[in-house]
Amino acid sequence: MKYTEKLRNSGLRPTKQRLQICEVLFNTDKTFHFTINELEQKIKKQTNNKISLATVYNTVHAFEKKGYLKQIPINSSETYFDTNVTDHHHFYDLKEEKLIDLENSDVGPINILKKINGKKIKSVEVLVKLED
Amino acid sequence: MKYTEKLRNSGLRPTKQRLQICEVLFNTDKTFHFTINELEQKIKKQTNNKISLATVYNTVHAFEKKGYLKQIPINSSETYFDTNVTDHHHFYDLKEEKLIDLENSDVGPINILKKINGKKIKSVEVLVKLED
DNA sequence: ACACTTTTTTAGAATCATTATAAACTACAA
DNA sequence: TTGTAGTTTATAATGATTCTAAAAAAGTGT
Repeated sequence: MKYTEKLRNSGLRPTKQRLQICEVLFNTDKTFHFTINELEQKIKKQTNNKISLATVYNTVHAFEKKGYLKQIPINSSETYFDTNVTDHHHFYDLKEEKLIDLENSDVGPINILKKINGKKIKSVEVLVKLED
Repeated sequence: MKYTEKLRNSGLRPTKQRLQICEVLFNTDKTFHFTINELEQKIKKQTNNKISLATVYNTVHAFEKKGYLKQIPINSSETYFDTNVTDHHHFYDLKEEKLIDLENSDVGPINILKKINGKKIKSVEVLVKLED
């Protein structure tokens, strides 16, 4: 099965529900941003099948831990995830509360000069807030 | 009074509680990060006076809106604020769940090349996640 | 100082995203 | 198969934040 490996890598068995979540998340050329609730709605529409919120939370978190999804650091009541796990950044339109991708080439290289003893950099994320 | 102007600018009258919040937030050379709950505890310790959570939320939000405090975009169950409102960035130590300031000079200049029609950049924030 | 209006504070209730629970269900290996 | 360990689900619990309404304080005019 197409997504079995991704699931196994994340420590999850390939169940019907999880494969459906994979279809919605990964069976597309375009990457996208989502909240858990948006994802649940999308699944319901695309598969005519309701998957319980708990399952969606569990699966998304397992993928996030493994690096198949990224959390987008932003102050919002809901947590935003991104299926684009390459190194890239975001605009956040404050008025419309919408995220827009910033390609890596749209932001000059970022050089972190400070070092912290015994720690290594896991990620560098830039959030550019937009107003009118 | 020392903080009256700051409060008036934020659309708030200088009451006893708000002045106490100001003391804790601004009467120090060092800037610091805090959550609402941490701030409430700090107030109780420093002033021997309990201020209700609702008042702390209101005041902090008014200051944030006016730019006397900054929200730090980070995925955490609690919202983090910063009394350092200058343009600067953060390390986030994932294991210890601790924020560390990154001086602006520790990060090379950041050049946002993409433009969005009719929108202007309000802020550019870099979050560097650290792991062991 | 007093009466009167407006703003503020407060404790507790309401809300909402997320996490935990426990019973029914399913995958998978022996 | 059959057993067991993992999974799904609805629902309850949790916890941060926001709302509410009544009491307290501040501001205003006399």
